[in-house]
Amino acid sequence: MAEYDPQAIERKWQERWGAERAFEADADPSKPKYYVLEMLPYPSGTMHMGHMRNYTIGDVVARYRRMRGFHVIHPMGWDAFGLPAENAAIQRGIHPREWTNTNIESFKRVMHRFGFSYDWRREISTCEPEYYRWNQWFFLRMLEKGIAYRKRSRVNWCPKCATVLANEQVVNGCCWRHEDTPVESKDIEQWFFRITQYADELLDTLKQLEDGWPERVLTMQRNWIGKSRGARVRFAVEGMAGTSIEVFTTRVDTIYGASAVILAPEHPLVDKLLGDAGANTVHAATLQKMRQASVKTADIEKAEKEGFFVGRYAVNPFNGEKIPIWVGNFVLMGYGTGAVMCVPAHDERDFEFATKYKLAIPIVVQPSEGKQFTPETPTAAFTEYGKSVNSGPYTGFTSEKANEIMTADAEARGFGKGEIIFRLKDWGISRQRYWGTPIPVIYCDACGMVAVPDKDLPVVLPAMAKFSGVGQSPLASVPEFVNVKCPKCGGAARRETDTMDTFVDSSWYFYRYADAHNDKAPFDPAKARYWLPVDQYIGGIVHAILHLLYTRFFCKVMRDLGLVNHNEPVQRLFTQGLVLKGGTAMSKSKGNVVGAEDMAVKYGCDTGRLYTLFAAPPEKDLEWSEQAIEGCARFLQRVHKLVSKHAEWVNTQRTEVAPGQAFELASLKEKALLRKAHQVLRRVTHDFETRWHFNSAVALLMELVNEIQKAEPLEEGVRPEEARKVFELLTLMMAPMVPHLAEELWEMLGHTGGTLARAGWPEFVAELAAEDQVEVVMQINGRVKGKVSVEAGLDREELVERVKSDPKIAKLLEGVRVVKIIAVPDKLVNVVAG
RNA sequence: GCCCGGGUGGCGGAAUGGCAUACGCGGGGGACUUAAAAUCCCUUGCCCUCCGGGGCGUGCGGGUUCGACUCCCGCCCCGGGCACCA
Repeated sequence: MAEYDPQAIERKWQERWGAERAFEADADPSKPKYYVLEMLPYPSGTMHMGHMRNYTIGDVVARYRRMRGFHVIHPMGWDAFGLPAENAAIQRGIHPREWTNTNIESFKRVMHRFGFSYDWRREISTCEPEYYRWNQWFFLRMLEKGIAYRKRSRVNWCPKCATVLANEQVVNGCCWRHEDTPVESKDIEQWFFRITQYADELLDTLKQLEDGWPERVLTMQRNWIGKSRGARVRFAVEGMAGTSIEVFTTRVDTIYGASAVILAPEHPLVDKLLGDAGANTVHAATLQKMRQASVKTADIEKAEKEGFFVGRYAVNPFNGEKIPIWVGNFVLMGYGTGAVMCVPAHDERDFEFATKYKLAIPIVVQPSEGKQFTPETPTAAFTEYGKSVNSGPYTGFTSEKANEIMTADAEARGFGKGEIIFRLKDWGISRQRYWGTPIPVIYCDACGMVAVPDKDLPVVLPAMAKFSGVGQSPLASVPEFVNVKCPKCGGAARRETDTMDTFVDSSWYFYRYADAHNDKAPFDPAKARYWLPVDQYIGGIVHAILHLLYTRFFCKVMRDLGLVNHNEPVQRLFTQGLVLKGGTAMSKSKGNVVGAEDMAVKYGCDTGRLYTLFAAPPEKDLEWSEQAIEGCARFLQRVHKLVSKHAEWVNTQRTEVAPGQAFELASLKEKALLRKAHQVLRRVTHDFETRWHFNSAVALLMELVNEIQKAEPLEEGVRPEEARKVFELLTLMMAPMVPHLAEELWEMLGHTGGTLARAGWPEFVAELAAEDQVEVVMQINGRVKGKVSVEAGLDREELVERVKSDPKIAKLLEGVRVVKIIAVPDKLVNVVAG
């Protein structure tokens, strides 16, 4: 009897799976497909148990689906472009490609070691020209459709680095590499994807995902898109003919309560309104400060509201009233029109501002019922809907009605109109970085901006020797790259030197998996039609907005290009919890990582897989515990021992039984074991199928093993062929979670020469699972007083009789006045006493 | 401030209207051993007990129900996300 040697077993089966191409599947319309996808990793440093948990969950699902007869696609690849590679180059002098490829090799080695059932033929790496040329291809298609465009835009700028910083690179308002250097804001030309063109649809089709995506992810996306229905209203500026200010409001019904118009500090009219004389210098410093402050939203978090009167008045178009024009730091240029009407009585921010600067607080809405809002010493704004008051001809209408009529009137009278605006902004994709996809555009002095023709793709990233991290786009310093002939006129021209945001890479990669080596197109639409959309996507909640929104946007663009025929790329999304150690998420920077490979060396990967599945349900965070792992290792040893001990007996002995006699002969012990096995099967199947509570599935398997061990010695009272059935059920149920050990047990049980990878999931047999005796609980007034064992399936009356006639129960019922009896067959009898 | 999660033994967690604490970890006791490790067995919510048993118990307070960890209302605490979005 061999000892459990996880290293040897795991190597053996990984080799076997490879030799049998066990996890490869090709499009075959005659078979039902299932696409299981884990978010592709950014290969940085070493793979830790946080990554591992994600892939384990995916692997269990993939293996389970295969056993259920699906044609499963389960691919893996690398999000290989990105900043860390470039930083490694700057700090350590290693080329980003070399650093990235080393990490990929390391990740891949560990993934193999964990036995994840990927179809490696489909592997992609986003930093390879074979992949990123299709980013460029998509860019060109979007350029043709006007979805890709260029405009000036504000960015974070470090004057010392002379480069653009991502929001994450701004620390306390300063550059992450120059902590004493405040970040400036700067307007530069940037490339954008017009995602706002799809804003309404991106919001709308979230409905189709309601059954498959976590509610909170849908909510986050809805909030991010931020659709807002309101009105745009024009206020004339008094004394400046032809100048007016447009405000956006969702509460045009409160316009009679406006006591000011407030502009964002960056609003283009501010300087004009201030004029070039005294006023400008008085407020110049304040204005400058406000404009600086608004670069990074986190910095203005709790900033106090500040503002100043610009010295001019606006005219309320509804009642002709003159109200002062102010500049306020809380008004955002990037939202709506960059100007608001200030209605202090009915908006909290306006209330705060008006209180500070002693502006009037006219009340124009009263609650429809209940206590009226009083003007003396108001302490808060009334922001709910109610009834209009003091609103001229609109007085008396409900807020809803007033909104409707006033919007229509504004439009009829020519100073406003109903409008829907979105919080979502266009996606800025330009990065002044080296390690990314070159943007395939050429600038010619004669022809202007010229798209690189398809035949010239890919625009290959040049090999670079030096990375200083200082200066503009690194590519600008490579003359061989920059200097190019204009594709139109053949004259001297320059290439675009910005690269694309890496979120572009990950927006469509799982379509490429369907046809990873196509060199004519990003993928063959026919193959995509078979495999996509993704049936089950698994990843971290961190990607709830950006990645998942961008990928939904790409799907719609691809649909409009005729490449795909569905509206949503991902049917079901599962967001797994973090792996914590010492209460915080494992991460290299925190220094609390448990390396996945170390884990596999110490305990074997099956133990590692089992632990991450058993320690918590997959959506919850999981605290790393070395002691609990030992428990999982012990369990697997116990199972190995149990099966190997009986393997010979089970394989060689046969009891001669005439057909049809089997059930008669079955001993109580046999029946009990098979019953337990099928009860476990029913619940494990349920856990796999609907709830994904792998932790309770593991617990059930442990129960089954405990039950078998209690029945030892099996040879007494159990026939070998019946024991085999129990062992086989156990093995098959373990297979998705601890596949290597399961294969080994399967082989011990006499199934030589194949693999479990395509074995069928066992069939549940209700008759075998059925109990013939059940414990029924006896309650008096809902309190448990005793238990009675009765035959299963008794109806209510029989059950009550049986329970009543139990001597112990009968005694308890003496002298009790019975009001009512509740009986639940096979469960309980509750006597309600008076 | 708003929006999600969540609160159950010493710990991770199970139970979605019907025996609260399955399964695992840890603890206690025992067997084996010269001894230890490993393994195996018993035990393990709290309180009272005349050792028969009895009472209390799922963050707190109320409600619905024959019966509530589970459903409803109101609070408290913890974690996460968003945060001047007009």
